[in-house]
Parts: sequence; structure tokens; C-alpha cells
Amino acid sequence: MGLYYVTTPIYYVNAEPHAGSAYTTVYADALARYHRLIGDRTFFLTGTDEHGQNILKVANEKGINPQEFVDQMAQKFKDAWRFMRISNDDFIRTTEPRHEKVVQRVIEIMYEKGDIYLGTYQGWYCPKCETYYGENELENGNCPIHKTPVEFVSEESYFFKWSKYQDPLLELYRTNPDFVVPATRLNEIKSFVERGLKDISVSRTSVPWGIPVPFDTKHTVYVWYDALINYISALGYTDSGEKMEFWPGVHLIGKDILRHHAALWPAMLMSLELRVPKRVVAHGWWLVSGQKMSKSVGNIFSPQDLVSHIENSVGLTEDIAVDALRYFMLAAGPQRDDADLSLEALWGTYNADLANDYGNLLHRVLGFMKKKGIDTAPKVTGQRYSRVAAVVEEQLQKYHAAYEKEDVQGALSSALDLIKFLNDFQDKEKPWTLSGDDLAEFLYSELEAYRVATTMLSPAMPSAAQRVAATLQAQLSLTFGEVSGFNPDLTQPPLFPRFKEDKDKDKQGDKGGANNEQTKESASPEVEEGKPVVDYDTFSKLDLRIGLVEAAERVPKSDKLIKLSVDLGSLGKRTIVAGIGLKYEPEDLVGKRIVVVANLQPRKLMGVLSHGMLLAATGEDGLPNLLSVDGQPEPGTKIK
RNA sequence: CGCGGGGUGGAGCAGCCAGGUAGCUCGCCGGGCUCAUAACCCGGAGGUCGCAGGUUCAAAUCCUGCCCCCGCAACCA
Repeated sequence: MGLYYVTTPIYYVNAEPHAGSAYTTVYADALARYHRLIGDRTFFLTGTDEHGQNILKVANEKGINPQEFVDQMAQKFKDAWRFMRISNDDFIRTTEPRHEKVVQRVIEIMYEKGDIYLGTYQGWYCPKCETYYGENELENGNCPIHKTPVEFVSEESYFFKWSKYQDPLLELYRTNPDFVVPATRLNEIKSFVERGLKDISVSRTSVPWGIPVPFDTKHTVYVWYDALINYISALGYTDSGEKMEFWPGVHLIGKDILRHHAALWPAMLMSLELRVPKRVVAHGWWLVSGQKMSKSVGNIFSPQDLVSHIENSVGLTEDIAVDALRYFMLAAGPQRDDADLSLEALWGTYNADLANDYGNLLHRVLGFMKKKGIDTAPKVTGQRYSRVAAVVEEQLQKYHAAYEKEDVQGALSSALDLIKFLNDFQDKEKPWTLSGDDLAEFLYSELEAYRVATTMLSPAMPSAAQRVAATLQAQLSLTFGEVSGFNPDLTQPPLFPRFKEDKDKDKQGDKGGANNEQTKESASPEVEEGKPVVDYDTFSKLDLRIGLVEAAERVPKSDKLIKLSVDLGSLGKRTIVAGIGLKYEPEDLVGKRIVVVANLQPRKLMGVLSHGMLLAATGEDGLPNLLSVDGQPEPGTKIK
């Protein structure tokens, strides 16, 4: 019996739970359930990240105080995870006193040790922009936007000596190649650290919504430093510390936050003289129509929508529909590489694995018994039994090996391989030609292996597994031959009815017609091509102008960037940097009239400050097509 | 020459490190079975294993060069 500690990231509460966070959480849930199944003492942690400037901003926009806002959002996550049948042992929130206390103690320990020191952020500050600029961004010492003098300001900040741990980190990656999986992500992080670590600012004086630095309370702790500590604050680090025996744990993360988990967090732990995480498992993204699922694109799938779609399409009860979604996510999800999230992909996996193979197999065995008037299958052992036992054993080995590596996909496919074997076995054995002990042996072996396979699937599909156990009238376990005989319930309908395309619309009325309207709407989360509707006022904030290109040159060392000097008439001449170099040559551009967004915040690209943006249509090939103008309007002409 | 990963039948992947019948899932076609959810089982069609060289009796696998794609980084305002 071992110890197993698994975590999800704590989710930032400026967005609601969606299929992406649900994936990570379901993944962690399957790992936790597996380890409980094999008898490990298991601790599964998830939670919410609730501090920082963004939270404050959103709360202000909603006109509620930040604590009230994060309370609401945290509840949404708790509700979503309950809905998904997540079995977390704890739910940590960074605004909880138990967490804040540990963060403060941690920063103190590091400060006393000398790994945290007071430094300064320095920069040129334009009071009109409320923004800092680097030396090279200034124009003759003036603000590049307002052309007015800037002030040199330095804000004090505490820094963590990340650089001190550069070599120990590299040593860690070298000696422990499974520290980050998959290996490609280890390479990424290795090369990041090899490029050199700079000490990182871990406090702000300008963000009131955060944990005060205990020895200097005008500072608050930087959100990432705060957030990472959740993994040990939830274990009561520095406190009673009883649960600290679970440390080190396995961190499940999305590939975007690899750096924080594989480079910053281990360095922090080294500073605290704690062990580094057992493993960082970085998965990919769900892609919707080839694009990352994101709020701004508007292609978010919520787990609730997907589940009600499943319920309505094949008439499942909620708990089984949740399991169908969990199975799809785990079996076909972005465990390594990005994966396609679509209804087609969902139903493809559902039909192939759950309806045709897993669900159908039970139904055909029990259907056979029912038809033949057999209601019991006592344990009889012989060659058939031994043969099935051998296959079960083989698949169990693969199953355990996969879970050892946090490979849920591999584990599920070993269970499905067993199911495929059992389907084949039934074809080959032709039970309708058997009788007496031969028939009993077949039925027992088949059902007993099915029971084990169901147990193997139970971390992914806990509710469905329980329902099968009830149908078989047997307990779940991974030991083949344990059950003395079966007396199954032969009255159950198929567990996972096959999805049929055309049934989609007609079958909606199947179960509990309540708020059918609403679920129907939300059941088909089509990708929205466009963006939200804006009113005219919003549109009119853009200052679109005709610009005449007077000069153009490539930005050195850049493939895409071309630096343009554009005449905007009354607005003067502008430098605009545009990423159109793959399609256009500088000499093609001179003399062209283009469409320019004149009031866009300047931005530095490859060291060159761009004062605006030109409009271009980017096609499937990724190449831009500049917007051109009819006639010869004067430079600076307004566009609306 | 920034670092790394990859290009295998229609789709998604394995095989490559330790050369020697190109495998799996889905899809398609045909057959079988009759216990089952148009299911299940069997068989088949379909592959220049990115391109060009090289090593070898033998290359998807090793070597060299090139092309393309994707991550990270950077520059997509």
C-alpha cells in the first residue's frame, strides 16, 4: 500500500469551468480513483486561484467586492466538479486563511534564508499612459505616445533568487528524465532554463487584492508565487503538517503553465528544502475546429452542455451521461498532443467503445441467458476459464503499468482490449452450441472477466461501473475468479444505447421533458464564427484612416516584419511595423494606400515601436492580403 | 545556422533507439453468425513509410543533404 498525491492546477476564477479545466480535473479524478482502487492512501486536491489584478478588475466591473466575486466563482467550480462526479479530497482556495498563512510563512522562510531580497523595478513612467517604458522605447526622452516628458520611477519589489537554482534544476532534469512528461515538454523546460534564469519579482505594491508580505505589508505577494504554494498549504505545511506525508505529489497541468510548475515551483521547493514534485504531467489542448478553445474565440464547450447533449441524444440518465463524457475525454482527449473536441469525435468514441463494444457485450451475454431461460452462472473452471484468466492477467499488467505512468489512455485501452477479446471469445465459443458445465464455464468466465473489465473502467466511469455491478449483482474487484457465481438481473436495458445521427432531434422527448427548450439550445454548442455584437459607440472608438506608404524596409532578423513609414495627412507621419513580410516585399508597398488603425496603443516589435496597425485579410494559407482603397483619397482621410 | 518534436493506406496513431513479413483504432467493401445496440466475428480494397542520395545481402528503421508542418522562444498591434 502506497501513498499517492495528485493535484490539478488551481483554476483562475476570472472564467467559468469549461471542457478544458474539466479535462484536467477528470484526468486527476481517474488517477485518484485508480489509486484508491488498488488500496493506496490517496489525496486528491483541486481548487481555485483567487488573487491578483485581473480578479480585482473584473469584480470592480461587476460592481461587487472581490471577496464576494471569488466566493461566487469558487462555488461554480465546486458545482461543476460535483456534477462531473469528481472525488477530490479537498478544495483549496487561495483566499482562505489556511492558505494565506502558509504563503506568508513561506516567504518569510525564504527571506530569512536570503532567497528573497528587496530590489527595484525600474522604468520610465508616463503619467498620462500610466505605463512604464523601456529606455529604447522613448522618443527623444519623451513618451512615444504623448510626446511628453516621462519620469524615471523605480518601484520596490521583492525578488526570488530563481537564478540560484538554475544548476540544481538542470541537474534535476538530467537525473530524473521522467520528472516532466511527455519528454518533449522536458526538453522545452530544459532549454528554457539553459537560456538562463533571472530572479523573479514576487511582490507588488500596486495590487491590493493579494496576500500581504508579512515583513513589509505595503507589498502583496505575486499571484503565481501565491498560487503554487497551494500544493503544500493544503497539506498543512508549517502547521500540524500531518498530511505533509503525502508530499511529493503528481501535478497535472496544461502545457501553458509548464514553466511555473517545472522550473519555478521546484526552485521554490528547493529553497524551502522540501522535495520536488514526483512528476509534472503536462497535457495538450482541446482544439475546436483546429483552434484552441478560448473565451475570445467563443468556442467554449461547457461540461454541462455536453452532458445534456448526451442525455438528450441517447436518453441516458445524468450520471451515465457524465460517465460517457468522462470516458470520451480520457480516451480521446489531449493527454499528450492536442485533441479534437467535437460532437463527431465524441460520438465516434462513444459508439465504437461504449455502445458497440463495452455496452453491447453485457447485453448480448445477458440477452443470451434470458433467451435460453438461464438465470445463474455458477463458477466452473476448465480450459475456457484458464484461457480467459490468462488474457485478463495480461491486460491487467498493461493496465497497472499504464497507471503507474499516469497514462489513463493506455489503461483504458487495455480494458477495451479485454472487452474486444470477450466479444471475440463469445463468437468463437458459440455458447448456443454448448450445454451443461461447458455452458456454465463459458458464462462464468465471460461475466467474471466483464466484471474485472468494469472495475478497470471504474476510475473513468464510476457511476456506470456501479450500475453494472448492480446488474451483475456482484462487487467490483480486479481479481479474476473471485466471485463464486452469478445471478444477474436480466431485465436491464442496454447501458450505452448506440447514437444514431438522425435520432438526434426526434429522441429529445425521451426523458424528463423539463426545460427541454433550454437544453436543446445549449445541447449543440456550435462554434460561433463571429465575434460579439458591438454597438456603434464601440466601433466609433476606432480611428481608421487612409495611409500612404512612403517608405518600407524589412526589420532586421525578422521574417515577417516590415517597418513602414506612413503618411497620415493631418496626423503626420507614423512608423508602423506590420507582420506582412512573408507575402510582400518592401518595394511593393511604397506608394500604396492602406487602411490604418490610427489610435491603437503603440507596441514594440523586435525593438521597433509600431504606432498603429494596418488592416489585412489573412486567408487559409496564413498570408495577409492588404486592404486597398478605391480611388485616391488623401492620406489621413477618415474611414467609417 | 535559436531549442525541440514530427511528416507511415481517407482520418487519428504505433513501429524507428537494439535494420529483415508495415501494425492498431475509426471509415469503406464483401462474407459469417444469430446471443446482442444496423451490433459482434472474419476477410478485402487502399500505403512511392516527405524528397534525394549513401551504408548494407537487406532500410520506415542507420548516415548525409533538402522540403514541409507543429511546439517553445521571438516579431503575428
